[in-house]
Amino acid sequence: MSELPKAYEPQAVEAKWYAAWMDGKCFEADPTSAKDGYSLVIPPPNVTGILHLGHVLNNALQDILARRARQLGKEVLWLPGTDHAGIATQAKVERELRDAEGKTRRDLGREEFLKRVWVWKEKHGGIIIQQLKRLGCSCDWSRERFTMDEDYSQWVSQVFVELFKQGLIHRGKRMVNWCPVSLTALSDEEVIMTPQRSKLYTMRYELADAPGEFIEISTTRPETLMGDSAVAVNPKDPRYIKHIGRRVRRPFPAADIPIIADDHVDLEFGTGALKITPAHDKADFEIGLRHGLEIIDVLHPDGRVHCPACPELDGLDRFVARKKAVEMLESMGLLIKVEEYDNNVGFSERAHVPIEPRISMQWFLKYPCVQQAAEAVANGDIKFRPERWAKTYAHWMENLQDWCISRQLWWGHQIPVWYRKDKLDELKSAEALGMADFAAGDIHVGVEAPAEAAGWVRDEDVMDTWFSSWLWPFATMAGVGEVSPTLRKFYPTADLVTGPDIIFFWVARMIMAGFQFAGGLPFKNVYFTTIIRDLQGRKMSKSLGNSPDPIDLMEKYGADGLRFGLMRIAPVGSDVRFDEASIEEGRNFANKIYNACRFRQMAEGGSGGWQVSREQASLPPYHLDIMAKLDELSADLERIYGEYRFGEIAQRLYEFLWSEFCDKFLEAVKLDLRESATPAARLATLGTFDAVMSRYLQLLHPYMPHVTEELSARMGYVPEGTFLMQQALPEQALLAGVAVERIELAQARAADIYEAAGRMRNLKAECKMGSRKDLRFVIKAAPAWLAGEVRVLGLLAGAGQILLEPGYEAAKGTPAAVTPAGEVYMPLEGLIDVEAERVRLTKEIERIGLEVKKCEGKLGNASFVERAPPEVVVQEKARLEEWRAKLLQLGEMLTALA
RNA sequence: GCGCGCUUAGCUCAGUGGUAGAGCACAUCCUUCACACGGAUGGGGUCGCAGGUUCGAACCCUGCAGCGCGCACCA
Repeated sequence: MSELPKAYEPQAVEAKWYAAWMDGKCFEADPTSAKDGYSLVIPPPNVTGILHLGHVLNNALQDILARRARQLGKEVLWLPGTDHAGIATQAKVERELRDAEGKTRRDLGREEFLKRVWVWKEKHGGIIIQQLKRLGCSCDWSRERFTMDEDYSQWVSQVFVELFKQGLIHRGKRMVNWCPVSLTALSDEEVIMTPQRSKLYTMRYELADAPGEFIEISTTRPETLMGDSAVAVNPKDPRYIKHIGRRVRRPFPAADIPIIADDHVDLEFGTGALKITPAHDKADFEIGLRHGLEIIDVLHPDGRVHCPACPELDGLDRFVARKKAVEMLESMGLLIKVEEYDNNVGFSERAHVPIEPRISMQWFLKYPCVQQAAEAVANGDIKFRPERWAKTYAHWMENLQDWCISRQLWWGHQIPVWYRKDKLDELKSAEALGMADFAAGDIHVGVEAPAEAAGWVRDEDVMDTWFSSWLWPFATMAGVGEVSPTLRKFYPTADLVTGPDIIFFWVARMIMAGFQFAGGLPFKNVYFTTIIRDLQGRKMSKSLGNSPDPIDLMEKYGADGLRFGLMRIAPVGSDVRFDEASIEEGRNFANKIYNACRFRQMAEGGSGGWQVSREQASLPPYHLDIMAKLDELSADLERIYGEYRFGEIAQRLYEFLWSEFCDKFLEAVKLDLRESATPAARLATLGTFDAVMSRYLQLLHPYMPHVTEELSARMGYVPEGTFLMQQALPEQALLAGVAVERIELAQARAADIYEAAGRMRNLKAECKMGSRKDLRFVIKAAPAWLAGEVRVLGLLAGAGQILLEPGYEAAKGTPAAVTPAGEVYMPLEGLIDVEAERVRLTKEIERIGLEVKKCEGKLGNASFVERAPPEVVVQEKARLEEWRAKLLQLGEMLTALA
């Protein structure tokens, strides 16, 4: 048996065991297994992604569930993979292309650019997978999927075609959220409303039929006024009733536009008159439709102004144009005022710039199976944890808008629609066309291209990434139309662990897709993780630089330390404030367990082989006590796992090992492990240690897989060639069959001893002799059973000697405590020179300008007379208090010794 | 505006009706043969505020305040 280092070194151990598990194919799921299936699918991280703490929390939780399920005898499939992340990945490769070669994707062309993305994906796409492995994730890597795998892509096309045939997908020109940087439409969910400090401009338009008379209008977007096709007022607004139906003069390009009445207009806001720009505002677009207004598009897709009739602005960026437009208004005398104004502006989730509402031709999906999906959560078939998210979900489901699924990108699943080329040429461009413009023979919607490929042109757009992600739970398990053994065994999945931020993006849509395409719900439980913030409460983000790299943390504290530390601070409901100190605690905890085992091995004296069987009837109370506590822990964990309270489980595991096993049990049995102990006592102690530790390591394993596997192997708790991770949890309690009364009696006595020892240490510390091991204690009125445990009590209390004297008469002032093990006294005769101590203290007090009065006789009544300035007294308050306490103690002793 | 959540020790958080808890930090002591990534002891909280229910409230109810989040937005 090799000498163990004093501190646990996780790095090599973790790598070793992960490799061993992989070699042993421990993570691979067997669909033909006779065991019950348990499955999870990973929320596929972006293929471009690198691991952040959110991933760590999320995947550690899944790993815990997977490992626990294996211990419960389930056949486990944790299915991993990555997401192609259309916008993010394309943007990354485009940036690289621009930086390295100064080219755009259009310079390369679609085919060549996509080749580059694939090359990039092969090169960098595996990073996050490697990082998950470093964390210890027990995914079945042999089944790793990618949302652009051949068979997965089949699913995406198939689903599009099917929904199209059902009439749920259609193409049309509508107001969408347009990202001027990514140059694509976005779904409503991809727009982040962000509070902005803006300016509210009030300007005036001249009435066409009454020169010199004006109507005042407030706007935040003067740069779009070229696109105004009306001014709207509320029909109930007395100020403007007289204007309704008249016309006003739009300043540039000059034109007369109507004043219309619409209920949408808020009387309270601004001047009560609203400029209507149907091409660049969602609400204005609606109003435009209601009144048949002209739609005047004055912006290029990239956000530059498009208005040849207004050369001063044409071609300017929208924000530059805003300033310019204001200057123009001012020079025309039409600008009334400019106010600071706080409002919310929609930002592109990926590109972080304000989106532009824009009318364009896009593909839209009317969601399927909405009713079923809503009910599944409402009636508990799918359980959300914490439950309150169900309300958020329900609210969204009730207010569903059509999903804009087309993206003007190249990286992604291309829309499986082809148009007849001659028809397209005839109509100039597909961009201008809606479904209605194509006769049935001119359009082909299918998984495969038209048989006669020549003469057809495919729709250039790709689908929203989430249009592939929503199929993840089943499209990863079987091909289109296939009922694979995996699907049969593992679908629906049991648990989904994900963040509440993608409840609409992903969770809700998966539920709908599950009903529509896989015959039912995709999972039974959804556990929503918390958001990890920094200590100031800010979200972790790259730009803030407040997001610690989990790999660095693992280098420093080990994967187990990181996992455990995070688990312990992750509350069920609210956000986590991340503190590296927690991770340090995780590492310290691993070290503590390691050292407990190290102690066991050292105590064994290298003799090898130990006796696990034990005669329970003759065991000391500490043994039965710790075993009972372990049994209690096992039972509690089973219950708490059922409640998905992962932080509490970590806390319970921590407390058991540290406070119960190490601080109490191990200290109490130390005597029995010494050379001087009887072989029987040694064997019994080793036996209890092993019985408890081997089970404990198993209970801890889902949280700290590596160190538990390492110690189980090192201690011989699992047969060579097998793994702790594959070992089923024992069905029987450790103390099964032992009479309850015996256990209770043992536990009561152990508790009494532990408490008495604590009181005795407390006495020592109060007398400033906390570290002395030679003190003599006298116990009066001790219970009869104490005699047998005096040695242990002495060890725990750090006593030199304990005398049981039923008739003991303590001198007055002797420190004493009432304990469950009797009245304990700590006689101080001969321990300190009381008089010398009194003189020393008095001198110290006088040195800072105070006089000790009434020192004679009872020093305990000593009081200070201030001769020093008050600020000195305040400064020295702490020391004075300490000395006062000492004098009090000395006074008691003096009296006692007299 | 609607909805949800949070507010307990210096910090991060447990605590769903019965004597306020943990870890960290702090103070004092201890390198004694598992562990200083450790041990011992200690100081520190009118549980956001105000009412109510109750024999009894950190906990249940109502209102208020502060913070955060989601949805919807008034240009």
